Amino acid sequence: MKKKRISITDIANALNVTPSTVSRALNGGGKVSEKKRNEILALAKELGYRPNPIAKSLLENRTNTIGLIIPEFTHHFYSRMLAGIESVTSEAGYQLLICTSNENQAQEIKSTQTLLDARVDGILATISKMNDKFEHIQEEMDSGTPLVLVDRFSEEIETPYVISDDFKGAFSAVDYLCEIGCRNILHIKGPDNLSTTFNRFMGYKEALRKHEIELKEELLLESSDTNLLEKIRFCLTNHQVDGAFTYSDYLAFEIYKVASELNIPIPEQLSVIGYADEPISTYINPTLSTVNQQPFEMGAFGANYLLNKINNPEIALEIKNLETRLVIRGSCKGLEG
Amino acid sequence: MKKKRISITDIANALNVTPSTVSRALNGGGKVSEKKRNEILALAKELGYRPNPIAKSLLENRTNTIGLIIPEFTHHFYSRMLAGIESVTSEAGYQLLICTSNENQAQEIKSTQTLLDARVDGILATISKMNDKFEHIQEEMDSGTPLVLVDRFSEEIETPYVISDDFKGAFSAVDYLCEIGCRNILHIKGPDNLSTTFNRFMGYKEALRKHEIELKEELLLESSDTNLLEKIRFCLTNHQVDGAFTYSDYLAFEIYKVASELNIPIPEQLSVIGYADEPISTYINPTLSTVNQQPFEMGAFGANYLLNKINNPEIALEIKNLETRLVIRGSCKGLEG
DNA sequence: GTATATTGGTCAAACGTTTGACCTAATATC
DNA sequence: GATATTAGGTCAAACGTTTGACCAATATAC
Repeated sequence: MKKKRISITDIANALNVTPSTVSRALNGGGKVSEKKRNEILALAKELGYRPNPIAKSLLENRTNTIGLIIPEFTHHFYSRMLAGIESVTSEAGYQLLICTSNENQAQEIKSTQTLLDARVDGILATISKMNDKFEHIQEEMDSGTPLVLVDRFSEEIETPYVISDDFKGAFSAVDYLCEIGCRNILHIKGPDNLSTTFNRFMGYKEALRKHEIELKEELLLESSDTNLLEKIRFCLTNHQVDGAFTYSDYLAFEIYKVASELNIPIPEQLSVIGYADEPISTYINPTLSTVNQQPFEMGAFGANYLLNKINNPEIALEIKNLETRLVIRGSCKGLEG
Repeated sequence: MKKKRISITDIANALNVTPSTVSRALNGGGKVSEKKRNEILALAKELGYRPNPIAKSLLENRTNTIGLIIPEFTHHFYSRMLAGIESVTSEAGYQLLICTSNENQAQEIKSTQTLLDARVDGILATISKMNDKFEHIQEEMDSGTPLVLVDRFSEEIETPYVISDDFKGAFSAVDYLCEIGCRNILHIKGPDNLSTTFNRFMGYKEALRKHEIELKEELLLESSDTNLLEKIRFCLTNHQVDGAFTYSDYLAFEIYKVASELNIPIPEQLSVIGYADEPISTYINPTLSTVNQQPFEMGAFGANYLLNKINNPEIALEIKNLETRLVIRGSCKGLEG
C-alpha cells in the first residue's frame, strides 16, 4: 500500500500554525518570522516533506508535464530523438508522458485524447505515416494546448514544425556523387505520401540539374516496388549505374546485396549513399556513406521550442528546417576520383 | 493559453443540480432519476466534458501512472523493452512517465526522487551499470511504491526482478558451438560487476564442462581490455580458435574484423555467436548467430508484474528468469559439419 | 498622542471530484 | 391512519496547496 506522505497540514498541526504559514515558510512568501520559519523548515526536513505536485496542478491548471507521441520506439532515429527530448525536458524540470502510435492513426487519435485528458502542458508529436484524419489535431489545437510537430510535415496542419531539411540533405548527397564523377545515379524512393520522400527526391533532381545530368526514369525505383531486389538487379546490369542514393540506409543495404551478387565492387565501380546514419552503417562492409539527420538535436530543438511556446503562447508559428550532415565513409570513392 | 475545461460543476450549475448528482449520473452511482440522468449525459456530451484525473488523483491517492527508469534509449534492447512496457501499460489504461539514468547513478537517484514526487503508482527500473549506493532504492521501497527491476540484478536489492536467463542463454550458445565441433572457444566477457557478465560466463563454463572441454584462461578476454583488437588477433593466431562466444553482438563484430584481416573465413574456420540479436545482425555479412533475449516480452512481463503488484501488494517476491532464444545464422557451421 | 506603516500571522476560498450523511416527499405496509 | 421504506436528491468534507483578504499588535512618523 502506498504510504500517506506527510503534508503541509501535518506540519502545520504539529507546530500549531496554519497551513498558509507553512506554505509561505517553504516558498518564501514573507509574512513569517525568522524563528517560525526555521522551526518549520527543520520539521519539514526531519519528516521528509515533499510537496504534492498533484495539488499544485489542480490549483494552477498546469502539470509540468509534456506529452509525446511517436510512431515507434525501435527505430534508431526515434530513440535518438527521444533522448534529445528527454535531455531538455528533464533539465527544465518537466515530466515526459509517452505514447506511441505504432504508425496507426486510430492509436494516434487515442493517444492525443489520453494526453489531453492528462492535462499535459504541451504536446510534441510525430504524425503517423497513415494519416487522413485531422480532427483530433484540430481538437488538440482548439484546447489551447501548445503543439509542436517534429520530423514529418503535413500541409493540413498549421502549427510549428521542427523538421530535417530533406531537400538539402539529399542534394548534398547526390551533389557529392556527381562531384566524384558518377553520372548514372540510381535513386530508390521512400513510402508514398510522406513529405520526406518527396523532398529527398527533389534534392536528388536538383543536384542532377546542377551538374547538367539528365534525369532518367529507368533509374528511379520505389521502396514499395514488388520484387525490388530484381529491379535493382536489372538496373545495375543494364544501365551502367555508377552511383546510388537511397531513401534509407536499409535500402542501401539492398543495393549492397545485389552488387555483391553481381560482383560489382563498392566503391570502385559503384558509390552508395544512404540516409539516416543508422549505427549499423559503420559496421557493415564497406562502411556506408549516409546523411545524418541529427535526431538528437532535432528532439532537443523541438522540446525547447515547445517549452518556449508553453511559456509564451504568442510565439510565432514557424517551420524550422534543421541542417543535415553528409557523412562520407567507405561506400564512396574519394573526391579525387 | 490553456483553455479552462468544462467541469462537473459547470454542468451542475447549468442544470440546477449539485455536482454530486452530476458525478453520480456520470458514474452510475444510483440516486438519480432516469430523466435527470439523460439530461446530464446529454449536456456532458454536448459540452465535451472529460473528467479531470488530477482531481481524482488527489482524492484517491493514486495517479494511474507508472514511472520508468532506463539507462538509455538508443540501445535496441531498451527500445524493444520500452515498446513491450508501453504496450501493456497503455492497454491497462496507465500512463507512462519516463526518466533516463544515462548509466549514471546520480541521475538515477534524481529520477527516483522525481518519480516518487510525481506520486506514480509504481516504478519499473533497470539499475545503472555504475551502482554502489542503494539508499534511494531503499527510500523508494519504504515509500510503499511497488518496484520491479528488470534486466539487471543486484544482490543488494530485495525486490521482484524480471531478468533474462543469461546462464541458459550462454549455455545454449556454447553448447551449440561444441555440438558443431568447436573445441577452442574464445569468450569475450562484458563489463565487470554486471550480473549478466557473470552469468553468461558461467553458462560458457558449464557448456564446456558438459562437453568435457578444458577451460583455457588464454581464451578469455574482456570487453574492457585495452587493445582488445590486438588481443583477439593474438588469440586467433596462436590458439587455433574455432569458435567464439561474445558478451554482445558488437563484440562479435570485433571478431569479424580481425578474422577478415587474418583471412580466417567465417563460418568455415571460425563459428561466431554474439548476444542480444541486434537488428544489425541480419545485415552484416555473414549474418550473425546470436542469443535473443526477447526484450519486448521482458518489458511486457515486467509491466504486467508491476501492475499486479500495484493492485495486490501482497504478491510474492519473485525473481523471474525469462527464456532466451538461440538464433543460428550464417556465422556458424551447420550441425552436420 | 494620534495617525500610519509594518510585521506576523489567520481565515477562507479555490482547483475538480467523490462519497457518506442527511433530508424530503412520495409510496408501500400493516 | 400511523409507520416504514424508497427514490431522488442536497450538503459538506476531504484530498494538498496557494493566495488574497483580513486582523491584531507593535513600531514609526510627526
